[in-house]
Amino acid sequence: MSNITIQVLADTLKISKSSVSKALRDSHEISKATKKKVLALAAKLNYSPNPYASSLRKKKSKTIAVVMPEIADSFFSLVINGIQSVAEKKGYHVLIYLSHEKHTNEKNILNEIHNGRVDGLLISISRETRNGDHIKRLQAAGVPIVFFDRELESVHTATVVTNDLECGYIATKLLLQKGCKRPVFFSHSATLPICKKRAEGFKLALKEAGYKKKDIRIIYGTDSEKGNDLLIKKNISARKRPDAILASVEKNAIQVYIACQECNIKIPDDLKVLAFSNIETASILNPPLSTITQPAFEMGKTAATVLFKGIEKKHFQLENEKIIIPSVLIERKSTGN
Amino acid sequence: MSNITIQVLADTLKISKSSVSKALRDSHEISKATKKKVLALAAKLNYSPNPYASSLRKKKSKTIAVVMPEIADSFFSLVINGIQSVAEKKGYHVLIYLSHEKHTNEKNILNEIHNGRVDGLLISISRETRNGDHIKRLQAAGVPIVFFDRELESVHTATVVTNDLECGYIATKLLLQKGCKRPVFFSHSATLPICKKRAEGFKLALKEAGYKKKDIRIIYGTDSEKGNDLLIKKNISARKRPDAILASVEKNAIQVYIACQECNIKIPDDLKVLAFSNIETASILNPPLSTITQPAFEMGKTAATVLFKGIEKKHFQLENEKIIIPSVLIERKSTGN
DNA sequence: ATGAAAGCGCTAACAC
DNA sequence: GTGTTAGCGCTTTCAT
Repeated sequence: MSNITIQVLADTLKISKSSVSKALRDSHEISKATKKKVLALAAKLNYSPNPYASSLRKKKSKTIAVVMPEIADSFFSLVINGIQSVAEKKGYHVLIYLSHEKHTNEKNILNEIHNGRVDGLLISISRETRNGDHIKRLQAAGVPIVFFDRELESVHTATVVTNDLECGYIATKLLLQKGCKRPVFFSHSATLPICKKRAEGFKLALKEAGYKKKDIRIIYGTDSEKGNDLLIKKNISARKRPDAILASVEKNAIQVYIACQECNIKIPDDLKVLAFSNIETASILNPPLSTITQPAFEMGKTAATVLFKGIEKKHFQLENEKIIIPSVLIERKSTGN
Repeated sequence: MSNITIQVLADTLKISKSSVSKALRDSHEISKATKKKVLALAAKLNYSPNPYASSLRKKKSKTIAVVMPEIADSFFSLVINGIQSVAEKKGYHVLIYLSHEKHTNEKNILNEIHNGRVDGLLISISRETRNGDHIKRLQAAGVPIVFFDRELESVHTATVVTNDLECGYIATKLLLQKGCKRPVFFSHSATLPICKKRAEGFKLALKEAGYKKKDIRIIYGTDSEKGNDLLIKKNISARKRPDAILASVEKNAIQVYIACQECNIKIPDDLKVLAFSNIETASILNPPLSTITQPAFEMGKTAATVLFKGIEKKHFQLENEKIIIPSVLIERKSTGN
């Protein structure tokens, strides 16, 4: 750590600390000459202000936190790109935390940042999270919060999501139109709003098509990969097996493909597959995967932009910001011709 | 931000600030009774110490920075998982910065963190970076640094890499063994050590097989996606087109697949493809992609572990740590049967 | 076992 | 236009 401080600059220039401080921030109450001297010396000595001293004094950290379930996932890594693109412009630093889909992890993380460490929080909740007390506590401490993708409806603040219900609906319509009779929805979680909404769209389309409640099938994924693999295999090779799967998250789609490969089930002939996914390789999979592609980068960018409004403008009402950015359905071979 | 401080605790308990501070850190010079009182009140008021006040005083930020070229890439996102897994255990926070493969970005980022913001740095350099002055400056300021994957040989510090040369060699041997006559190496960069080493392995295998220098072909990728696509298409459809491509990074492999699809070139019959990649969908691509899979998670974990040794032990010699974790070649259909 | 006091590096209010 | 001073919240001697 550089040990050259404002005091050092002041001493060598034989002026006061505060003049140096003001000069560095280009205050209008400092003469051109002094500013020049100060800036020159600062550059020469490679001076850089101690951010924590400044944070302590100004009660501003110039840092935001991003809390998400995981990072090895196209959607989330693209979101980070979006977030970084605006944080960088604002001169903010980005702390990243992963909940690994665990509610307790998420709680512990939030407990670590409600003490001034960050000026704001972007969060996509874990699949387990149903209770929002940990988030409300942070909010009560005055930290602006924006949900992206996975919100918690009981916490009133800004959200940036996509049109999940509608996409569940049009996705299912596509499957029906392709001649599927027994589609299932593979849900990542029974409680996550995104999954519930996608499921609602799924149900709606089937109801409209005359399906009875008992014939509308939803499978809920487990939290172990192994468990999921087994669950999928069991389902796709059952006697009354589905002829289409709508996967609620990217990872599930990959699992389905692998399971089909192992069980020797042909996509799309035996099983049509459609997935909510941002996976880069969708078009070169075997067969190319039809996807509902979320505007991941855009969502990250928008969420960050809204957050900064909340950070900068004291009386900006975050809870009124409910932004929906639509996804797009891209038809490829996995849903047939 | 919570406005309850040590002073508040002290006042309500009618004891001194310093006793509270000591009690909170379980100092042996505080009585059991006092500790209990303090802890109870702290819990009740949901007290959490201001990290920046503490950082300022202790000159320790409990934060590390990770600087990498990009994040929407399986390798890098898995590395982050590895890093986070150890940072979390150590109670450290992780700031993430992306250079987007630009040397100037990287320089600007490092300039932002040489002032005590972080206790250590994990970095994988941008494809453009050749000069390490920005890194040396940080090092001179006393910040422990560990390179992962992409090192800069002119900077003497710990590195965690994989066996790139060897992998380039065995990858090429495989292609030759599969009957390829005109393999090319598609390099992400002419200067990155990882690419240079992979290229060396490639050259070595070809030399051993009797190839003359002029018949050893290496293509250097451009920094625009469009440019790369064009370059690939031009190459794979040229008159003297290659019969195998060894792609130096994941992104290039995907580009090759897409180009082949568009140019109607059949993998592996017309062109065999082998890639340095951690892509999750390798086995379900069309055709399944043979890969040299890097130990990404392990590399992140190891790099972080080494970094913490450097942070914790004052006289730990980082520059002596040169760790090589081997990759594995996984043969799939893209290299033939 | 507890407390008083100094100070980490910076900013901001208030002199001059 | 420049300087003095207090203090952000915490830790750490050093007294008591």
